[in-house]
Amino acid sequence: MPRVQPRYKAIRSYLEEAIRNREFVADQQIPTEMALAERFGVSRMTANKAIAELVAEGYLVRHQGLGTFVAEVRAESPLLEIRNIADEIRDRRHVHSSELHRLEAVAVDAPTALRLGVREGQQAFHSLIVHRENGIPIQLEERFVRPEIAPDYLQQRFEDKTPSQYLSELYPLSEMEHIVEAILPDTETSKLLEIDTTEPCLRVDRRTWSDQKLVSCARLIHPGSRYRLSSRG
Amino acid sequence: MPRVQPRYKAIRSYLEEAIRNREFVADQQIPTEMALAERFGVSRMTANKAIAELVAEGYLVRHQGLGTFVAEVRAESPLLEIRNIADEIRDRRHVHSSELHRLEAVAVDAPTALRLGVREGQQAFHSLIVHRENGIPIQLEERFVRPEIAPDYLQQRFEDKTPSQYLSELYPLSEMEHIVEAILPDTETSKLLEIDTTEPCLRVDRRTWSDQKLVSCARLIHPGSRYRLSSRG
DNA sequence: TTGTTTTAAATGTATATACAAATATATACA
DNA sequence: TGTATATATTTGTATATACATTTAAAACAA
Repeated sequence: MPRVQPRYKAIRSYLEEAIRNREFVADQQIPTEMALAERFGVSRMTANKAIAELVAEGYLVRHQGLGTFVAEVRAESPLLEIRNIADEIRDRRHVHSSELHRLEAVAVDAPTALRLGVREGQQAFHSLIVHRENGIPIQLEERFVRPEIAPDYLQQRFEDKTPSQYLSELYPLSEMEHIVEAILPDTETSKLLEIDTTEPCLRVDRRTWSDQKLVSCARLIHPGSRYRLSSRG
Repeated sequence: MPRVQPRYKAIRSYLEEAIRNREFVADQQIPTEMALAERFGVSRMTANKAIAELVAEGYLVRHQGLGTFVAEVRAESPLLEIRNIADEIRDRRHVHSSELHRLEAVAVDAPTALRLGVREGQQAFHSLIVHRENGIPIQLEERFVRPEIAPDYLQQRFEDKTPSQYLSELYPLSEMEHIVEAILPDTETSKLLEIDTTEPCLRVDRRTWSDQKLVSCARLIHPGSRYRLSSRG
């Protein structure tokens, strides 16, 4: 009978699973090659192969003499380095502040339902936040989350933790999608961002997944004059 | 005496070099594990390790029973899937056409010099092309190239081959940088793209490198109503 | 000619082994 | 106490080997 799955893949899956489930958290040491080899009844080189793949994909880092550790941030998005607006601002040594304008359960409309993978009219949690850099609005973040994903979403205050941070602590993100367009803001948006309705904006529609599961949809709107996306890779 | 470099790395470097130099071109089979092992006087598993790394990084693909081949497009840019505007349009089963508005040698101004890594006032080749999808302008491509990179640049007609295609045939691209902003077009741009000056546009500044060497700078402007960038990874 | 079977070639997986190199800890010594 | 030194642990590199699996081509049969 042919083996259904190579042995190293079983080990790989076990490690992936454990990282996803936060059994192993960032910077934590995972079992040594020898330990894994013994536990799974394979040779050291087989365990090595499983680990090597995860290292190549950026999930793990290894230090000779020390061990193997869960990677810090998961270098997952060389795509658009929007990551966390709060961190990004702090990296520039500027002050981040935010106002929570809305936080509620809503019945989703048709386009949102499609993006969120639910049926039209179903309930979803909705948040609307303006992020400021040194007091100046630079991002309007509108987000939809499926209730079963984050039941306590509406109880958050999102003051020192952005929705993005909150969700990524619940679900390590494994995939993301970005759609970028240039738009003119509608009246409400221009008011919230304190810009003119003739000022072009970048609109980024971002969806994030954790282990095949859609975590949330966000629409991020940035004034063109105050923001740009960059990537290098 | 300690070995300066692991043996598998020597093999890896050899393969990388050969791919960069177009000794092995896309889809071409590279030497088998056994052949590499013999040539470098190592065991098959050592050759395997070199190949496995390049496969993990997307430079090579392997097919059991067949061999190892240079990867199609180099999955290098999971960042922004702008790739080739002509291919992109054809993938949508639409008609691509383009007009060459300018093709000349110019003395670069200060900001361009900075981006291109030359001194202000030095000569560079400059092209300005409008790309159309089914007759409608969707991209204004302005490009600067250092003369020593592509001495025959000004002799091209860029009819069935875009500058991007032309350059990527000369230099396999190894890295790229994107900066995306939302802008309002100036008068010349709006005229060329046949849009109103109040229509927001995506401006993508893209620089590409081949083996550490800057190949070209391009500024791509898309009407916001007719284009969007997307990425998933 | 057409279809089937065999064979060779190439990668895929797995083991057992060996020694090197880096690191932290324990130990011995001054 | 502080400083070398030895030791154990862990990863890094490398080999030789074995058999499985996939594919294409060659040989064969109808």
